[in-house]
Amino acid sequence: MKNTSIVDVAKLAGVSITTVSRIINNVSYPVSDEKRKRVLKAIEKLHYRPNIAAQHLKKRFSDIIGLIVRDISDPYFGDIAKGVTERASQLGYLSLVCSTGRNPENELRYHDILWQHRVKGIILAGGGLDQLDYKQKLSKQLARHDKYGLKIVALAPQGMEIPYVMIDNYEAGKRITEYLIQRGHRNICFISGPQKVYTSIERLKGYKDAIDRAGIEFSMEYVSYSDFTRKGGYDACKVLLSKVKNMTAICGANDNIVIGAMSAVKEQGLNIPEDISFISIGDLTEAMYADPPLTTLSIPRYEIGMLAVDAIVEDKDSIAVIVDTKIIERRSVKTLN
Amino acid sequence: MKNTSIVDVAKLAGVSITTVSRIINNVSYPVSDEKRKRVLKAIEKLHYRPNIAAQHLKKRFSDIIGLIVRDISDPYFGDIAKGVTERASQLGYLSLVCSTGRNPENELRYHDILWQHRVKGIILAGGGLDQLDYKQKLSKQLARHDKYGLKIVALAPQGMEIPYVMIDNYEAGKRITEYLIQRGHRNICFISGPQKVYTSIERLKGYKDAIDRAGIEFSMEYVSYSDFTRKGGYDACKVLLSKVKNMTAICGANDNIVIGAMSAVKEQGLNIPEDISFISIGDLTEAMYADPPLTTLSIPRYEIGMLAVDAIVEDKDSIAVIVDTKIIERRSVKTLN
DNA sequence: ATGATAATAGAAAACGTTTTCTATGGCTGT
DNA sequence: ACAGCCATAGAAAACGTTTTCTATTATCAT
Repeated sequence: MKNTSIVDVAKLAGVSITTVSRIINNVSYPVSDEKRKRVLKAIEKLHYRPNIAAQHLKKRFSDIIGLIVRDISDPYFGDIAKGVTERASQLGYLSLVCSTGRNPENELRYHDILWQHRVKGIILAGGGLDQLDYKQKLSKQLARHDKYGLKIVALAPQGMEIPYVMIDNYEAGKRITEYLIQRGHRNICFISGPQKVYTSIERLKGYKDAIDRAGIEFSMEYVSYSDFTRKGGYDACKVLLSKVKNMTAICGANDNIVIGAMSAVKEQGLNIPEDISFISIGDLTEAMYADPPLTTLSIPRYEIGMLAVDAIVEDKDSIAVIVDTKIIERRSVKTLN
Repeated sequence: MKNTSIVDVAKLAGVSITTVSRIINNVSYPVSDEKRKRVLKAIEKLHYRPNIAAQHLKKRFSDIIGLIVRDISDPYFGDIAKGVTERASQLGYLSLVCSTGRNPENELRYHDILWQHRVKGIILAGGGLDQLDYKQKLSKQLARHDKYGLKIVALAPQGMEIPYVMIDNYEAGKRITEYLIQRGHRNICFISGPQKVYTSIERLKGYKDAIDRAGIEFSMEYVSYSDFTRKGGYDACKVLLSKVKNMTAICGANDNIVIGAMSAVKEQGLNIPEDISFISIGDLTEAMYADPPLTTLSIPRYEIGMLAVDAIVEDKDSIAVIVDTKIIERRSVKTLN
């Protein structure tokens, strides 16, 4: 069955489509009360709703904001997506969520598709930005679309010169380390994310500086790399456990790492936090239900999602938003003497 | 800057826009190799991508599938969303995710907006279907849009006569109860969801039938209602604990209920599963990390998402898909003697 | 009265595609 | 040599809107 269009409404109300259009867009143009009433009644009766494709075509922009994430089933991105969809909705936008499944090619592809949809803007959290060849391709695509007014906001810009909304990763690494130092720890290890990923690098740098400032001797022996997963954390912790004898605490670059690392520690019959304290960055729901519940630096994901939308909708030319974090104290850190 | 359109391509290649259109849609229409090559080169050079709004307008349908969920940050829906977006993508569709924030009015609103976008279909998991007045309104909207070919698939149809993809809730309730019975339990309590919600009712019915069949006397004393949340499970369990003295196991209608209930039990100094066994329905990630890890009937959420997309894309007139579940054995159930 | 302005309304062009319809030249079979 | 067909191509209409431009009254100040 054919959809009802503005023509049907105009016919039923006995006016021109121009008048109908003016009424539904309630543009500042005088329309007699009588016609307005007739049109409104006709719309009601026909259950007319404007065809958005046609509106977009004419208006030259769409009310959609694209969000590209690594994995929408990951609660980390779920929270971000929630912030994005809710804020978008508040501002009269809709969000198109794309999940790359951790394949950067997909991020490129989705970016292209969203561009075809002429979306208002794209929020990038596909995590492909740390793949070098991909980064180049994306840069090109970005530059090209920029000319046509496509807005981009990255949630982990990996050092690229694009608008972003994120936490200060350096500060994050520094703060969790300082937290431990303040509680009497001196032999503090750090399990990082991948070596070449910007986020990891910054967090590790923060750790190192905190150690240095406290007058503790820094050693690469105390650092182990992982891939931000539980398994990675587990393995990295094993390495640490075998190399470092006197450690009293471990910083993990994210919650997953620490959850994995804790199971490695427990396997050895050690107690947390009595024998080894843990702190991480992220504050996923899992952190709360871990055993013991994790003390962690919370990243306001919901807020980041909202701010990213704001960044896209507001018409500023350059955006760099750093959001605040705070340490959530639970039971994985022991205060020494 | 103005977007490059099919006209620019046609001009550069020195052909008509008709020819360009035929090539990009590679429709079965003979085009000389030479022109095809020229056009392809022009497209490449201009980085031309068709304007999808225009395509939709002309083709009368969009390549978007709408998904309305209660809360996208809830991992339960995150998994569904993942299935939806990935399957949609495989089939050349894009998914528009809307999160109602548990407000049924929003479901109605999103439904309307998606309709305005003339999406291919809508997957309903907004959870508003159990609100009576809302259900009526939605029915009307559904009936209206149905005439225009909008496909709907519900993930919890609440007894409505619409296409659906879901588990057999009755069987689910029955199976978890039988699991307990097989392991020697006789005094089994059940913490249900809300009284008037279809899903709850079915699961409870399954429990009752399993009890009856085993020749165990059924009593409403053994049943307590909650609202599917942790807090609800906690409260309901308190009630049970005070009323029922000899219970050895509790079935929960979902994971959250059981996680809440377990904390109530632990508070009384009882051990799980030594003193009381627990089983639930859902198998969220949290179930795995609960203390102890939960034995639970897993709902294949990812698969449900995929099947829902299939249901929308395939052109059947009536759809009723029941997906399989299986019990994931962990450590919350004790086998008696 | 008269020209100017304001209020109201519709016709028509435009947005960027797809598709139907028409046109042309060459080939085929008789 | 001619009707019919095939391969190739473009013109133009259509999709459902918004917006610009033009037209008609009514009102107002002079």
